[in-house]
Amino acid sequence: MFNEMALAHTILATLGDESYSGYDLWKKFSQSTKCYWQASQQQIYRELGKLEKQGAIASEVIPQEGRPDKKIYRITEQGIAILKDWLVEPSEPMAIREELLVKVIAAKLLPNSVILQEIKRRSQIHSQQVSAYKQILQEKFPDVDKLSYEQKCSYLTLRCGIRYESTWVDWCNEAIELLSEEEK
Amino acid sequence: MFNEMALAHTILATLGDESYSGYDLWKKFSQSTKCYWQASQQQIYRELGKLEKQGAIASEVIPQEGRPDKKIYRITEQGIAILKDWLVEPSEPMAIREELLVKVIAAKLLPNSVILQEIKRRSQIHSQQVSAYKQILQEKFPDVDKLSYEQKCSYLTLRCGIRYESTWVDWCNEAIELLSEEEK
DNA sequence: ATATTGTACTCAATTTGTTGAGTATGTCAA
DNA sequence: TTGACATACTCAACAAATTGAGTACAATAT
Repeated sequence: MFNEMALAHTILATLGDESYSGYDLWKKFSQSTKCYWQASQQQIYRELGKLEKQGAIASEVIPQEGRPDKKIYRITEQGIAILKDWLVEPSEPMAIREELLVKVIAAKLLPNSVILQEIKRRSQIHSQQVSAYKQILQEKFPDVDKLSYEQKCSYLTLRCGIRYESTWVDWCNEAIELLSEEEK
Repeated sequence: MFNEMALAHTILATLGDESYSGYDLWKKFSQSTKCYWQASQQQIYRELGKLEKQGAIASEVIPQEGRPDKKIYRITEQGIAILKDWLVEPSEPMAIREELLVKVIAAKLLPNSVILQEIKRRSQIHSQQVSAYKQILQEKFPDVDKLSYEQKCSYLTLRCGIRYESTWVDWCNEAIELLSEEEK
């Protein structure tokens, strides 16, 4: 029944900490959740609709003046039970599908400068993401020695994001150095 | 016309080096291609069918005795043109969807040992993958100073895979250390 | 005065990815 | 000799993700 609903689990886990509207969830997904789960606005809204139908979350409409009404979602007991059931099952590593590396494999078809330029562009993107995550880390967790269990968990996901993005920057530098030797 | 056909591009890039049957492509995808693109057997066969219909690849049936016939695919001029057109366009970083980190966020719902066990299991998986990639690296590229441009590109994708998997091992160790402090 | 951005969502079409079954044969080990 | 594993594919159904459009109003910038 609840096999393969990974986005649903991510939403449930997020609502387990705090209640959010669909729009606020999307904003959170665009900032900190991003380092472990990316989802579009449309995906989030659709999943919220499904989860509410299933009874895993419940909503409350907050009328607002000047702005559209908000629908605030909270997790239900049933939702928590679904999360718990899922937690004890093993998870496989995410499937990697990285276009840049496919381009590296096909790079020989065009002048060297084409792939080099793209790798440099990507290096910048990842550098910026490292900075963004580091800033969130400092704001949310200024004192690493005084974290609650819950905070430690949240902290660790950010640490994973920083490691991931930093590794990309490092690889880009290695690639630029190795491929710059060519004149092609 | 050719927007969003990332698996197709990966297959074209692979056939750009050498011709393969669907089955051999799948085996290659399960070994070295894995570090930048994962695809199932079914996906590969379906995509090969589409690409042949489009004229991007062409096939030749090799009759075999004792075994089923093979269909060997090669890239066509049209396929190379598609690859070249795609190469000059920018690529965005892959979307991250990592279940383990979602579980870390929800970890507080269950005893600490549950998530710790899962992180340890994952650490092993990534360690093994590091070893597997390192072995391929040594076999295919024993002398890093004497690589052709094409080999350098292939080498770099493996280097990326090693970096990626190693980063996971490092993060797992950090997480285990931080979360082991709790008795919960 | 007009354009852009932000808030807060919905709907539909298409592509992509997953799951499971089915066909057919050969080798190797318990 | 039975069962597992490897070769070499096809078909169908479903779930997930992407893309693009549309609704509606407010605040802010040019």
